[in-house]
Amino acid sequence: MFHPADPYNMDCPSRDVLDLIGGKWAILILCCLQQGAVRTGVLMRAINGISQKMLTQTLRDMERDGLIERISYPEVPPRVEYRLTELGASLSELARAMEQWVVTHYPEIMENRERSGAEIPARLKLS
Amino acid sequence: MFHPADPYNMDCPSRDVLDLIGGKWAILILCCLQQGAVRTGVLMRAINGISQKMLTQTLRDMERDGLIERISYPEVPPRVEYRLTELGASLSELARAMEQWVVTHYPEIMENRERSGAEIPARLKLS
DNA sequence: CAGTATCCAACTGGATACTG
DNA sequence: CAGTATCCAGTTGGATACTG
Repeated sequence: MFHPADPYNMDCPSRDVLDLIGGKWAILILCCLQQGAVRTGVLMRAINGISQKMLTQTLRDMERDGLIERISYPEVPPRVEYRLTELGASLSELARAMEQWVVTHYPEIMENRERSGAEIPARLKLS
Repeated sequence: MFHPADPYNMDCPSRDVLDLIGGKWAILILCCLQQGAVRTGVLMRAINGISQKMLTQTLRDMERDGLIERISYPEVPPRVEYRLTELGASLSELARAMEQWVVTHYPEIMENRERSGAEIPARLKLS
């Protein structure tokens, strides 16, 4: 094991944690859940462009790491909600800050991109 | 265009920005550059597991977005340094906070993972 | 040393169909 | 409605070889 955690070392599991946070969806999900417990379908619709597969997968990953809690109501049709754990809530603060940073600085970044004249690779697909 | 930026909308370019930040390497690079201007080779060695291809690619992306500056000295052999711009420096604060969060909470997450008994998918490869 | 180009195996993630 | 399983096209990213 690594004491302390060393994200710069590829063999330290903390690198995985950074990867999860760095995933395409985790930050958005964390921000959504700041409102309280949210149903699967609501998340689906809130996060434009996420597929059911990726939503479920990311939720599973986050649940496994203890960032969120899955609450299943024994009803028909099924109703499932997700809620931040205390751990997830603390991370969601940073997620919100990230999101906020992007919203604030995005015009400046768009300007820089245009000035640079560089094509935006599909990897960072533009609209 | 989108006013204000809306990362929840897949067609808003701010989503791309989130993707860059969310990439596997940007956060680590931002943290490294907090020390000041750093040479390519130093970054290579500091960030264990990154390939030259990914390092260059990520640096280009960040340069294009105006997060870092490339400084090339007309010497032989070539010497190149990268330095945070003001914009990048502001983001690096959040990057450092993220990294710090991971370092702090990683034991708890590892515990959660074991308790869950779930296999860690290769996608979040475990050592 | 820094960077580019090419190749290609491995993985990602969307679409679809299906279950309880 | 929530979730799983399967398929597979497109992308990713490491390895290698090469240039200035």
